Amino acid sequence: MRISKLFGKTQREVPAEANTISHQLLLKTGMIHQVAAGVYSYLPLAWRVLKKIENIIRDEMDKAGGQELMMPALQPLELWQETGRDLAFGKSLFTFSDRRDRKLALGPTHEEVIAKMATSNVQSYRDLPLLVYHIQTKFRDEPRPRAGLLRVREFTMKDLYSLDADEEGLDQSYNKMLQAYQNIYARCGLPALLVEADSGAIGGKDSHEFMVITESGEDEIIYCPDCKYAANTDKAQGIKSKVENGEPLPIEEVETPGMATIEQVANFLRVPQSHTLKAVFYFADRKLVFAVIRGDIEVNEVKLKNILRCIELRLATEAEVVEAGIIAGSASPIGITGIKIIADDSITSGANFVAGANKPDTHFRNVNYPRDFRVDLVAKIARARAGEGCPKCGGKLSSTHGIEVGHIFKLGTFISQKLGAFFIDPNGVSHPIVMGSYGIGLGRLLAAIIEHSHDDKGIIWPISVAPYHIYLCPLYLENPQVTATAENLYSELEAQGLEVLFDDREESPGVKFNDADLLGIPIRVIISPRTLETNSVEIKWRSVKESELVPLEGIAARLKELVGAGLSRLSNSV
RNA sequence: CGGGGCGUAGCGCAGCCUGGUUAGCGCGCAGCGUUCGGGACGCUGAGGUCGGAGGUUCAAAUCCUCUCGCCCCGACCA
Repeated sequence: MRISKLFGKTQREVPAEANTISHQLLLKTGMIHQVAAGVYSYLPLAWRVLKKIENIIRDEMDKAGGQELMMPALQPLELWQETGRDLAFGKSLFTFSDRRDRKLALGPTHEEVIAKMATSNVQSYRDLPLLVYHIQTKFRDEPRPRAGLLRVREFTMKDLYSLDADEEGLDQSYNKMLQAYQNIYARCGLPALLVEADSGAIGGKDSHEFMVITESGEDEIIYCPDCKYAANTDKAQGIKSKVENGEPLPIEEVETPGMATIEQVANFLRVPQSHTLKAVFYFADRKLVFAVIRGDIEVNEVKLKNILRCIELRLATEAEVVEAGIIAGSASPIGITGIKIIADDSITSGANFVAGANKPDTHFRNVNYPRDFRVDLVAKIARARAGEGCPKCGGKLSSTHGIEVGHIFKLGTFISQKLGAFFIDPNGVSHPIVMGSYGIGLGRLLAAIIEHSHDDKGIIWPISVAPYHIYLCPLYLENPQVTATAENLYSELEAQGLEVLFDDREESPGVKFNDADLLGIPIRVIISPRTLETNSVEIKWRSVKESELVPLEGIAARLKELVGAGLSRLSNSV
């Protein structure tokens, strides 16, 4: 490809509001163009990268025994109502009506469609197991799209569904996919960390995410440096320290004028926040719920939502709390009735806590569970934090941020039961198909590669996904020998099947070097009067500082060798 | 949904508070010339419904109302 003809120009400046690296570089290279909030066009360079990622994914899916098919983006809303997931997705589901006033949805995922299809294509245990997948556009009306391609409303996703007869089969399918995913990231030159994840209210026993560790990641990961434990903070279970506060003492009322927050109360009474209990009020599917947790720990709403098995969970407003007859600032479970009370197990981690007295400006000292109050349920609803104990080895947990580049779920039979996807076992007994679901967002993967592989000059593409292998860069095109050599080499390389981006522009060396670095093509080949003096060209890898002069004689074969070696290095790393 | 901000040439921005010639600047773009191994320079030139609608005024990019879009933080997000 000649740069002079390439659709998509590099920019010198990018909008100030683009503040993640991948977003900036994608704009600066001219690879993407925003059409609406969270909706982008991919220009030719980006599209080539996306296609390469797609082919790597397809290859690994096929190797794992996957069958590719294609399901529509357009789906009847009815299908979603049958599983009830229209409510679970809520406003993230794009819906509209057709000319006959039938409700339609743009598919955010395809479990329903595949399960429905299974009803007519899977009837016997002999039909199982199955791994079927497609690479299709997904639509999700995200509350807040952001960071370029990292969170968008329309994106391409590879989603594979496993259909099995039983849990053992599901485990096998899951492990196959887990391995295939690791191969994909390795081939994309991306170190992806496997972390335990929350599978949501829909259930299923296991779920893992693949995370690329980077500052700009939206997800917080809790991990143990001593063992392999790593989990999304929505899932992570840290072991909380015990609070040493003596033997239970008699409960005692104290005045705490004007003290409403935990911080204020703790300071006023001169106790650490870990010696207090706090009350947090939520609305779970329009019902008030009272959460109790140790004062120094936060409630994790995902965990609470899962415990409550509710669809919508939000903090109650102060007005709603007051209206329910609760004394905000001095609320506690002591003596409260008529409200569902969920407690974090941290309330059992010590003794003699300070808690609200349900009386204005008053708290209790020496509150002890279960002596002084009852709750409906004690559960683990705390947000895990760095510094807590590792649940696997007891070591000290750390935290970091990451980009979710893949998510795999053991779904179980929830969807197949709702949609009537059953099969007959060898004994003639009917069972719901056991499902798993495995997704990778291609655009996000592309952005994650940039987040992980760049420097202050631009992108550094791993050769397996680079839009082109070679940046052919002649300097001083007005020199006929340079032009002739470059044109000949360009034809020869293309004839060899190498992917060449030919910088045929009459620009100064500085401009060309900067664009070459910005675009991040793995191998840069310079032809100039200087190199031609010794009948050679200069070869430089984007990822290394030094360049070398290589004789012009046999250069095409030499480059082909280099590209081949680079490619096989990545594919052998799986 | 709450908070903050922005919309002026292909891109990045100034002008707005305090209304007043022909709406500026840089980059990019076109032509000519001189340069050029890490984003050169000179000259000439093209390019604008100032997001949209309504209003105030002799006069609106500028003030007012409404509206649309976009960004950032948070909430939220299988």
